[in-house]
Amino acid sequence: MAKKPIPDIVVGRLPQYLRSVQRMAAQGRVVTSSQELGERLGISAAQIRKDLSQFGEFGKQGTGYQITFLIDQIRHILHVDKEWDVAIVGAGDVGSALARYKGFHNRGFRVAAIFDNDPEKVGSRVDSFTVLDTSRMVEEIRKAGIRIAMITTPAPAAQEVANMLIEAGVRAILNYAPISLNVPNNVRMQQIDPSIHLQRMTYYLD
Amino acid sequence: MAKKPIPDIVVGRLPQYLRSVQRMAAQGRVVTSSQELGERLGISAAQIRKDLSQFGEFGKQGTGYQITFLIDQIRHILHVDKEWDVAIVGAGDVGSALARYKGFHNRGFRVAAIFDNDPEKVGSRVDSFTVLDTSRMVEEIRKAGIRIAMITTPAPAAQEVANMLIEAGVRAILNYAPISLNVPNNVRMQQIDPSIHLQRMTYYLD
DNA sequence: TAGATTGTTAATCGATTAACAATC
DNA sequence: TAGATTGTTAATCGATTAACAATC
Repeated sequence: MAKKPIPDIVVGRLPQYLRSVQRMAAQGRVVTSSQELGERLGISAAQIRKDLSQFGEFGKQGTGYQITFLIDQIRHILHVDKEWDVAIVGAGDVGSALARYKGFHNRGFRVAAIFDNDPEKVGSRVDSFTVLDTSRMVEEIRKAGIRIAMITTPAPAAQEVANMLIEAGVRAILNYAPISLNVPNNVRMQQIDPSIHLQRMTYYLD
Repeated sequence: MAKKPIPDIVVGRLPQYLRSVQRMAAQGRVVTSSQELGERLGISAAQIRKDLSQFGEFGKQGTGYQITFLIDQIRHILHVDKEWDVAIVGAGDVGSALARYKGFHNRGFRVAAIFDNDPEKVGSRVDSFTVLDTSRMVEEIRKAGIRIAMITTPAPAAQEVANMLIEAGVRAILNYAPISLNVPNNVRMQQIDPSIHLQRMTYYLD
């Protein structure tokens, strides 16, 4: 009898919980409660308790949750108690900004390589990285054992890039190209398209 | 008797539908079906029909949906049948990449101004924009009637910036700072944090 | 007409909330 | 002990899917 899988919507909230308690820790806080976390995140306290209880008993009645302990537990659950190498494909403005981004530090990720197919860009420097040619991408990613990639190419190239990445062994793709990618079931994909996020909000504006 | 409001989760799918049919239109396609759209987006055909039918009868039995007509309808529903001015706060790598981003074109948005509080950056150029001082932000945004902003400041500054934006009349915020913002009910907020998106996927990686 | 596909209803499935005993 | 807060159950709420009459 297999254990019931955790709903993806619950998995999706864990990174928010983690970010919030890490922020509390940075401010020297020691314990928190489902109520406090809920207020910070706009989520009900009951939901937070239920989500966390799917993975274990992390709190104490009457007291709440020990922040450092909760951080360790969530990092472990999300597999970010290690640093993952991440490849960036596309050395334009967005790819370069991601290569320089300081926000991956302590969150479980490290940019490992950046690729582009433009001969003008290949060999140039972005932050501490030398831009590599996309023609070598499958080989390099496979050799380095990279499992995570971010696509920042123009939309028309994105699907082919995704196919190459998957062939190379990548199993999680964060797609900044404004196009819906098709990936097999054993590959995770998330999309970031600022226009889509904005359009979701303009519905509510007059 | 008030009409039932559209669930936000339905609103959230409309921009995806729009992007997909706009892509089809760019390829010269004339009609599509809920089935085809569903396959492209990984959403069931029944769901797409149900979502669209909340707003009107946009299709024809036996035929499907006229692409140009569907585009017009969704653009109208989402209020992107006009161009919204958008302010950017934070002229770092991410803010600059957004200022230069070509992907807002034809999606309903136009960057109108970029602000920073760093004297080194104020007055400098980013794309065709001159970076303005944050101290003038409330005044400038109010004067220009800007209703939408993107925050790309460091996390510690983001909440205060959000408060200022709201005071200035902004009602939709796309937040790139890695911190959970609290905004009143009459303000929409969306968060983009690449680490959070990545962490949501590493759960599934070994 | 025959085939295809919509819009919609009812059934199913899943997620959220309320409530409270347990217990720190 | 008294007060606070968890973990969990049952109830509620909401979203998705299946199915099909309507109709192009």
